[in-house]
Amino acid sequence: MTLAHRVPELGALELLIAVARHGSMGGAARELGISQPAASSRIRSVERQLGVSLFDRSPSGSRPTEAGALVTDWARRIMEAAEAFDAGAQALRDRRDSRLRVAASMTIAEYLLPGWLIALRTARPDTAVSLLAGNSGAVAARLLGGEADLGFVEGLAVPAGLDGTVIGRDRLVVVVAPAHEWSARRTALTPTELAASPLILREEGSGTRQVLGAALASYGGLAEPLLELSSTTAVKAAVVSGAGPSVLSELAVREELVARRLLEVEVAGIHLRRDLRAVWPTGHRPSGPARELLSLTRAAP
Amino acid sequence: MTLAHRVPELGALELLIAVARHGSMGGAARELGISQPAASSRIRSVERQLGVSLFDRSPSGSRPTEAGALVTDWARRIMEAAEAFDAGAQALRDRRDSRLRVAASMTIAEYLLPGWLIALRTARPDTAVSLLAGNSGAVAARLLGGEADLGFVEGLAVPAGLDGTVIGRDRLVVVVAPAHEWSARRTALTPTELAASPLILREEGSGTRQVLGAALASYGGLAEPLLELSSTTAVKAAVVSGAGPSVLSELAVREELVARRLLEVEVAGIHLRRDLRAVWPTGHRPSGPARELLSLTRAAP
DNA sequence: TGAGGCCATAACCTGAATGTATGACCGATG
DNA sequence: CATCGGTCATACATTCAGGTTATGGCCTCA
Repeated sequence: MTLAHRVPELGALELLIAVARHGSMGGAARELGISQPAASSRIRSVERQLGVSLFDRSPSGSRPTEAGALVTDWARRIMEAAEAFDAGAQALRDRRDSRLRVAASMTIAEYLLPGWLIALRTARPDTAVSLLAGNSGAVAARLLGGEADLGFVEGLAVPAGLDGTVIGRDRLVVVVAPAHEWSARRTALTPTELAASPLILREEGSGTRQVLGAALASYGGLAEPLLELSSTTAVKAAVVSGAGPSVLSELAVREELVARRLLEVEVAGIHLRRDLRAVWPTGHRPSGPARELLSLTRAAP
Repeated sequence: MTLAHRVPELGALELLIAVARHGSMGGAARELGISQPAASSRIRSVERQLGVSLFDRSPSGSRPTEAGALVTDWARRIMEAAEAFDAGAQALRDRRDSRLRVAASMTIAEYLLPGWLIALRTARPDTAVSLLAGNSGAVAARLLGGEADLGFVEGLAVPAGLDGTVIGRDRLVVVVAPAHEWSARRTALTPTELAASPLILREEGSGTRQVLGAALASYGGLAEPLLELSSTTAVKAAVVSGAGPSVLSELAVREELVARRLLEVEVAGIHLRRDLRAVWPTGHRPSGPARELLSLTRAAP
């Protein structure tokens, strides 16, 4: 039985949340534009599926049970991810007729941009954003070719012909599964040890890999990878399953570190930071929606 | 049109990810136990829905387009949340016939436990876990009554009759929407200012609210709340929409802070930390699965 | 040149989700 | 005390997305 069969559909989760917020099934049904019996039946089917009763029904409304409150909170997390998906997808869809065209490197497009787009949507609901993802070179090319209004890159320097501003920092962290021997170390890893260790990495050309290679260049350079995988999440999955250590963006492993599914291993005497920058063609200071988006990405005071 | 209509169903996302991982639709179909045409048609319908083509088909397989790679990464985030949902739901379902019974406070049950359960499931796939959520008092009662084997509480002290160990720390942070005046402050907030400001909070009795009240007791105590909402996510939504400031667990707002949908406001001279503890009845040191789960929650070296 | 991958199309089937219609319950209100 | 307005549950017909099997075209590789 696959995961999708054990978790209710997104529509059901949305309904669940609406019922919890509304305190009534009929109210939630009206909000979502479906009939009351449809809502009632769908909630019931969720309860059947989960084997837990989620709401105490009464003629005066429906209140979440203890389990129901918990389940709706977990459901909200799924819907938040869905919201990010939607924001990103909408930007991809609007490739043609858009007013704000953003070009971003993969890590930023993957982990940060969807959140910014959600924020932008609440601030400027009518701004259509389009998104192009690629490496730093591609971002620069899009900007210089007039195909994008604002770019985001992670890297050591601003590409030629562009101006930019640092909007944040990304730290690369060495991560292992809890069962890995490194998790029991009481001393920090040395750069030499790290350089000599086969790692699970993304394919050649990924920004992470370049930064890592540069940082370890004077310690013997990067060892031959243990595994080369095509997406960050595939790398994470491999690490979690115990295949070996990896070095990944802190952005990418935040959740896993909190949940302790991955553990960070300290490295001594080496800087694995890189700046995240917003960039634009020299002279073309961002204005309008681009300026708005830029301001959303700035760090808090 | 609601969000659920713009985002593909979980089954479709799962398929999407499987195709990307497999490099072939037929292969993904076999993995998920459906027929190849079904997979093909479902992917096509996702592409129609999003208005973006996701895979380059060829007689030698299907490779993600640039947009496809991005979309599958976003999809993976949704599926991760779904996995956490599933882990939690399974624990709720197994209330009766379970071997490891966990009692946890709301914040931990909501934000941390699902991740631990995922990790536990990979380490001990056959351990059925049940979950009871409640406040610290309820957790203590369950443990002392023999209805739970291991507890997790956030709070200032270990409840009487229990032993425990600190497994982490939770910091309470003052958060506002980017448009809020506090986000432009160049100086830290004073505790007196914070105490005098009406906040958006969860209902009376929440652990967060107690800790906050205690920390501000000597500064005039907590002002009357601006809004009282029933779930952390409802509070977050209200803050994001600009209703006012709130004080929330760092765990709860991590994502929003990264995405800059919420901004943290520094507070001077006040400790808004609380320990997260695993607890058990005095004398009953955790053993077996409880010990395993406990070890998963311990901090990295 | 044949075998074995791959994907697409066609025709059909099933089941989940929805809508309409209806009834039972509770609480506030006159 | 009867009524009205809100709640949720049940019954039944309908629709449609997603599933199946069967088949064909295309490419690669031995």
